[in-house]
Amino acid sequence: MTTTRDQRTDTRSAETPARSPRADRVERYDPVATEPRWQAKWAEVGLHHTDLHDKTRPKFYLLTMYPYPSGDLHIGHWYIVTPTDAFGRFRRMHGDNVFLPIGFDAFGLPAENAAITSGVHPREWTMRNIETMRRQFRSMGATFDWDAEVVTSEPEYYRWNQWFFLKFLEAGLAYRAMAPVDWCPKDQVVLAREQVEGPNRVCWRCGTPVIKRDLEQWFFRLTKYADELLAFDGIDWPEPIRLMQTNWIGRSEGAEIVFTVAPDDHQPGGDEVRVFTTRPDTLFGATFMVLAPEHPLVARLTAPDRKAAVDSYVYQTRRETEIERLSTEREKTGVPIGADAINPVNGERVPIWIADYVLASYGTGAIMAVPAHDERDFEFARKFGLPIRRVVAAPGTPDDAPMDDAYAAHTEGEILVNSGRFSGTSADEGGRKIVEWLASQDKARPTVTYRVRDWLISRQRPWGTPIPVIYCDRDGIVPVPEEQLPVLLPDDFVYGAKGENPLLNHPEFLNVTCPRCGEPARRETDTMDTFVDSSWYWYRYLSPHTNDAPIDKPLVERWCPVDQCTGGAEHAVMHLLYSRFFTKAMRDIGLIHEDEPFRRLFNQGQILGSDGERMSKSRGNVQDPDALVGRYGADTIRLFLMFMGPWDQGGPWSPTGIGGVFRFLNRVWTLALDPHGQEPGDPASGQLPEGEDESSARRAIRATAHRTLKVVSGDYTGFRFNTMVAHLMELANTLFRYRGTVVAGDPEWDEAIRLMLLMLAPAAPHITEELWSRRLAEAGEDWSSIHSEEWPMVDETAAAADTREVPVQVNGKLRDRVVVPAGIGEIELEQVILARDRIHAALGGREPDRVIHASGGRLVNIVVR
RNA sequence: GCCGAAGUGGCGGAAUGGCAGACGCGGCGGACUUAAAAUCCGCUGCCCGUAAGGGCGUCAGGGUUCGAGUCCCUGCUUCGGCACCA
Repeated sequence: MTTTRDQRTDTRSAETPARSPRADRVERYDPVATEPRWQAKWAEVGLHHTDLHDKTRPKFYLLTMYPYPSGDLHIGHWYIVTPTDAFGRFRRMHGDNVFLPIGFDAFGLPAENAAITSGVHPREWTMRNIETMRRQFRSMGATFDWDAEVVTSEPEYYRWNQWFFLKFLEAGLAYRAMAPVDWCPKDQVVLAREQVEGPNRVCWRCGTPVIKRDLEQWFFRLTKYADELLAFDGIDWPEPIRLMQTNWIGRSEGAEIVFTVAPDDHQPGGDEVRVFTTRPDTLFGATFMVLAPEHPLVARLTAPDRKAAVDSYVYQTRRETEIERLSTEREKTGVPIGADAINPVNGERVPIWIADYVLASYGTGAIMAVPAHDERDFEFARKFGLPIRRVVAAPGTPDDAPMDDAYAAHTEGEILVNSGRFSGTSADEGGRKIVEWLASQDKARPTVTYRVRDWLISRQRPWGTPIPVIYCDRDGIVPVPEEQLPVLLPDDFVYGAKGENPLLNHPEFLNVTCPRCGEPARRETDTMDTFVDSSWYWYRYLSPHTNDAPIDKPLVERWCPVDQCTGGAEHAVMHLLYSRFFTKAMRDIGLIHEDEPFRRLFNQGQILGSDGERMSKSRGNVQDPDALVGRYGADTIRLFLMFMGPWDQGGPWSPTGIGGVFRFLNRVWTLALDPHGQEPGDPASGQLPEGEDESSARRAIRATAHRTLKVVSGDYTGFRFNTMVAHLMELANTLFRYRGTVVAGDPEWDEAIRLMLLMLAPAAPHITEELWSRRLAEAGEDWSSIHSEEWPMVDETAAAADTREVPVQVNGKLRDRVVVPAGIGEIELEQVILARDRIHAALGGREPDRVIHASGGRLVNIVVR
C-alpha cells in the first residue's frame, strides 16, 4: 500500500495524544476504542432487528445487492453499503420500520478456482470467507438485520431454486433444447447471452473470448416476457438502465415474408423460405436472398455442382471464432447455393446465397437482400456483382439515379419507385399495403422480433444448484419429484485434471434409479447459473428458514416490492433483467402478486483502484479497509466515501483527503465536549465575529442550524451524500466561530449541537452515539440510542434571515452587492441600488433601460444601452 | 457505426436559467511552541495593477436570453452499453 504524507501525519494525530498543557481536560476522539463498544451495544439491544410483523409503523424495504463472498471486504463494498445504511438510519429516524438485510451470493466459480489451486473444498472456502466478511460488515457499523441472512449455497436456500425449476417446467417456463451456445474455454462452462461481453465477445467473469458449441441445455423462457419487460410501469428506475434493457431486448417490428423456392433441374421447388424484414416497403428491390450458413434448408437446396463450395464455406464459418465472424470491419463473404427463390411481389427469380453476415439465431435466419436500401446488402452486392435496384426515392431523385451507397435512411416525402402498382405511394404506406396484399395470399404477416434470447441456465460446474432432473433410457427426461428435494450437492467431489465437471465422476451422485420406472438412470450433473440464486433472494430474506415453501406469502405480500434497491449498473442486463423475469414468473405460477421486484432503483458508481482499473486481487489494486478503520475508525471511512463525490459516479480510489474528514469529526467532538475551550491555538479570547452582538450571534447560530437541517434532509432524501457532508462541515465551521465566546454553551448553541449530532447520526453512527450518550449522562438521563431519536423539525422562523445580500449586475456583469432588510420591496430596493457609488460609476451617466428583479429577488440586473 | 452519460481551479468536486469554483485536499502566510507535529485563524481560478480596481474564465465554435456551467445547434475528447440483429 502506498502511504502518502498526509496519511502519515494523520496517523500521528490519531495515535499520539495531544501534547498540550491541558490535554487532560477534554478527552481525545478515539474511534478505534469506542466504535466496537457501540457495535456490541447495538447488537445487544437489537437495534437493527426488524420486527416484520410490526403494523404500527410504515414498512420500508431497503435492499443492497448482496455480495459474492470473495474473501475480504474491500473499499468498494464500503462504498456500496455505507450510504445505503445511512439512508436506512435516516428513514428509521423518520419513523419507518426499515428492513435492511444482507446475505451472500455463495455459489460460483471463484470458490472452485480456489479449490482447484489449493485443494480446499469450495464450501469450506466460501464459509470461511463469509465468516470474515460478517465480521468486517459489523465493523462498518451497518444496520443489517443478521437474523434475515441468506446464504445461497445452503440446501435450505438452493432447494427452492430446484423447486422453482420444477414449477417453471410445469408451467412451460423451463425447457431443454439443443442450441449453439457460448462456451468459455477457460472456465469450461457455457454462458447466457447476457454474460458475453463487448466487441470481442468475452466471458463476463474471466475475459476469455468465448467460442460457439452445439449443446443441449436448459433454458428459462425469458422471451415470453419480452414485451412486459419493456414496460417499466410503476417503477422508478434510472433512465440509462431502462434504456440498456430496452436495447437489449431489442424489439423490432416488421413482417415475415414467404419466398418460395423455384423448381430447377435438381429439385422440384416449393420449399418455403421465410424471411424477416423491417422494410417490407423495399420488397420490389430484393434482388437476391441470403440464408445463414446453418439454415436447415441449405443442405437440401444446394445444387450438386455447388455442394463442394457450399460445404467448404459452411465448414469454414463454423471454425471461425465469433470475433472473426461478427467483425463489422471484415469484408463480406458468401457463396451461391445454386438455387433460386421467387420474389412473391413480382414473381422474379432471385438467387439464394449463404453468407455468415446472416445470423441463424435472429429472426428466421434468412433475409431478403435489398442492396439499394441496406448497407450490408449493398456491400455484398457490390462485391459479388449482384443487381442493385432502387425502389425508394427521396423527392426529386430520378428513379434510376446511380447509387454510391445504400439509401437506408428515411427522408420526408420519399416514395416507392420501380414497385409495380405500389410505385408513387409513400414508403410508409406502401410497406403496409404490400404486407396486407401478401397477407391476403398467406405470403406475409406482420411480425415482431426480439434480439433477446431465452436465458440459458445450465452450467457445467459442480459448485451450484443441481438441476433436479434425471435422464432415464426408458422415460427420457424425468423431473425429480418435489418430495425428493433437495437434490443435495455432495460434499466430497474432487476436481480432475481436464477441467470437466467432477460430478460426472461421482457415482453416488450420478447413478440413480428412475423415479418413474425404477430402472437405473443418470442424474443431470449441470448446475444452475448463479444468477438464478440472485433472482429472488430478497423474497427469501423475509423468511430465510421457512421449510415448507420458498417464501412466506403474507410477509411478501406486506413487504414487497422492495422500496429502494441500490446496486451497480454493471448488472443492468444480467441480474436486473433476470430478477424482473423471475418476479413475473413467480407471479404466473401463483406465488406472488407483484409485477416488479424493485420499486426504486439507484445505481451507485464503482470504486476503482488507484490505477483507474477495476479493483481485483489479480491486479493487486485492492484497498483493504481494515487498515484504514484501524487508523481512522469506521465513521471517518464512511463519511469520506460519501464525501468523495456523487454516489452514482464512483471513481478511482485515493485516500488523499481522508484527513480532512477525520479533522471534521474531531471538530464535531470538540464542539460537543468543549464549547468554551481556550487551549493553545484556540481563538484569541471570546471575541464575537465582527459586527455581531450577543443576540444577533444567538440568532445566527439558530438560523445556521435550522437552514442546515433543511438542506441536509433534502440531501439524504435525494441521495446527495457528498453535499450532506459538506453542509454539516459548514455548520461545524460556523459553530467554531462562536466557540469560546459568551454565547457558546447557551441554549441556542446547545440546540445547534443537538441538531448537528442528529443530522450526522445516520452517516457517522458511532461518534454521534458516543457524544449523545455523554450528553444524556451529563443531563442525568438514562441512555437511549441517538438512532432511535426522531428526525428534528425545521423551525422556519429561526431559519429565516432578517437581512439579505443582493448581487447587482449592470448588463449582466456583477458590479455591486447590497445588504438590505429581508422584506424590502422592489421599488425601495431599486432606490437603494441606484444610490450606490459603484452603480453610478458602472452606469456612467446612462439611464437604466430596464431593471430586472430575478426570481425571488435573488439578484438585480440593470440593463442600459 | 448506433445508443447513453460526462467534460468546471494543481486535485476530488459544488452551483431550481440569476454572485462560477460551496465543502474538502494540496499550497502559502500567521498564532501557539525552545522547536516540530497536532490544533486554531487567514489567503489561495488565471492575467494586469503596490493598491483601489479592471480584464479573462466552466472542452471548442455558433445561437436563444436582460442574464447560460446550466437551454438549443455543430464539432472534439473521455467513459459506459450495443454492434453485420435484417
